[in-house]
Amino acid sequence: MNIGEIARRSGVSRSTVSYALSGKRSVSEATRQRIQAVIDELGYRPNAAARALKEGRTRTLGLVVPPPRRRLTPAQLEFVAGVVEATDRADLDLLLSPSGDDHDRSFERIVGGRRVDGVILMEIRLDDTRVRRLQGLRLPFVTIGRTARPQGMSWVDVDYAALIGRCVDHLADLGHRHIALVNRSAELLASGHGPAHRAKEGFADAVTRRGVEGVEVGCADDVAAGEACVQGILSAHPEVTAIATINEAALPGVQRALESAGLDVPGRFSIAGVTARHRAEQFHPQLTAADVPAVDMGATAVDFLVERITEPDAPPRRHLFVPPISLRNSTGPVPAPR
Amino acid sequence: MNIGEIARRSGVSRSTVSYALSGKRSVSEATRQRIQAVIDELGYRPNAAARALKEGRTRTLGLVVPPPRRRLTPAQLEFVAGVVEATDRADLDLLLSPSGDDHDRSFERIVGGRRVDGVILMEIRLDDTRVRRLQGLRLPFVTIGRTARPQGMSWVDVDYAALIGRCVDHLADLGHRHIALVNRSAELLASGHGPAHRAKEGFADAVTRRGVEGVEVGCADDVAAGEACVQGILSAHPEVTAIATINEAALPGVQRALESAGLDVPGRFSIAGVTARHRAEQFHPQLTAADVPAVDMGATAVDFLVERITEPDAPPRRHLFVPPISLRNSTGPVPAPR
DNA sequence: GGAATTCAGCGAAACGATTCGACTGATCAC
DNA sequence: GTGATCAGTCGAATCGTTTCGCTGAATTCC
Repeated sequence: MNIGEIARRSGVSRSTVSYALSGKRSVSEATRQRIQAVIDELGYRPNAAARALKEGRTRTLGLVVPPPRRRLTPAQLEFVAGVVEATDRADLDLLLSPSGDDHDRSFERIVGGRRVDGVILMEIRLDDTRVRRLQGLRLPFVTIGRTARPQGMSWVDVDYAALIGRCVDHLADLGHRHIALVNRSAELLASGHGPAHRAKEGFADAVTRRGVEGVEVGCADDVAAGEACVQGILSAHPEVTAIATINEAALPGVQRALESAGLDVPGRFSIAGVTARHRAEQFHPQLTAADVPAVDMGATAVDFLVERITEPDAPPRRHLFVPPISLRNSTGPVPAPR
Repeated sequence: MNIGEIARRSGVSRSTVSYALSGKRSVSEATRQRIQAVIDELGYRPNAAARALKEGRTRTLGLVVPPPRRRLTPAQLEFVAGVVEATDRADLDLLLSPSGDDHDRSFERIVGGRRVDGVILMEIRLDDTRVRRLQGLRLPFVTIGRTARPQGMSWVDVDYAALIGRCVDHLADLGHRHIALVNRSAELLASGHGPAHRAKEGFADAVTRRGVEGVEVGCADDVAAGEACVQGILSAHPEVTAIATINEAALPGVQRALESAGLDVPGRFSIAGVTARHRAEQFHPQLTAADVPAVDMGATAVDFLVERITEPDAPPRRHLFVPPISLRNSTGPVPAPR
């Protein structure tokens, strides 16, 4: 069921069939219809591999996701969803590559075998070997998050520093003088995870700027860690009355720890964060948070990537998302001391 | 950077390079090493499109996921993760196709253009047009869930009927005489969603078998619906003391409704369900539930699919998962009436 | 020592599309 | 009437692999 078969059955040459399909040269209406009829009858679709070989492009995008073994955060999930949808809208296909920091088999298959026209890289490190590999191959790519020196590359990112700063501002405005940052894990921080680093910096800046006391603690990405982490804060720093966090996965644990400590939110304790809207609304009470626009980010990443593919010489595109903080019910004035 | 370049630089023919790489014919150790050196130096990888064209297979699997717009359930997410990992382990690539019940552009691109060697179909309907399309194309596929007449096809599924039955048994054993089933939405049921149908049947069977009162309600896949649904049950059927559910997405809402009704779990109300372990542990108190082994199911689906691809004439494979109910803290004896 | 076998390697033919140059009539301008 | 233009079509080359058949040379067998 190849183009030759169609050509034979409609009594024309292969090239005519191709032109009828692509419209790149004129074909008389009569033969066009004849060809189309045969195609419809046989249900013919051009073979993607043959087309890719000849055209030198695959009409496929690659999405490099963190190995799903350790669960993705809600924002990452939404980001993937945004990429999937936007890729589909652009009439492109999407190849998934689960791969960690160092480029492994899957990454190499996709990228070395030129199975994709471009790549979206999630969970980037400040210094990332995969980025260098892609640059070496001159394969278009877009990162979600920035490396330490993002000049000359296309990326989308969330301004964690600014957002954590705003959380601190908001809490300080409410009178809180002792604020804890529940960051992501110390390991991630050590491995050069951008958001963890920038949250840390943004927190430190805001805390000095507002003249309040800040304590930063690392916390693994699961509810048990969140619970333990908050218990630690409450016992080691009983003066703390508010938490700011970027650790989405820990949130249910944070909630549980506050509950079992008998700390009413927002009556006796406040919490603000940066997370996917969905997660914020699932918190109890609903979480005052900067809602990371992950779906939009995914769509934007696809747009940028398509642009880099079609116009490799255009200047790189970048976008730093700074979503507003949505006031919900998890923050309130500092409680009167008793 | 193609095979010809490698051949030239190592002073052999293209075919020799190919044989050196594949090992399908013997190549002298000396030239093999010479070739390998050149390959390593230039970082050559065979072009996937050319190879696919010649070999007639793409070394790629397709995964048809529900459109991510409406959020996937935790079990679905885990299933995707299992498929991603297993595909990677099998040294295959994975193409994602978001597509609803009727086969749309994306599905047609992947399947019609022969971009994949086989397909895994999620969220199957009892009567599914995509299944017929795949059968027509004679493209190997595996479904997650069964159609109404699954004879002759490969599939993996969870035995929702049996599991809901066991939930009812467990609750009846504890003395509950009035049990509600929180099913998935009426729309899904109407559209021929297998799990919804089978949960309904299993519930009806178990309820008559145990001689208890059962009320079944449909509920959309979100927390607001879950909350509303439980409120509805509590007011319309105040005699109900326990809930069984397969609706993962509604769980946080169920929890919230119970909380605000002042019903202590498991002291005054019991709840048991079928859901991903992760979700069960996030419930408060932790949920007594049959943990759907979604990661295993994903891996199994990939195994089955690979088998269908490599041995098209072997009999189809199928596996019905019936995970045990994990006793946690959300079920207890029926409260004394007051 | 000649015949049979094995080993290494080469050349050419696919795979299924796209695209370029060339050809054929028709139409048009003058 | 002649030359130019143009729409419509065809044949052949090409993309980068894999694989089949063949050929010398080296080795083995009686």
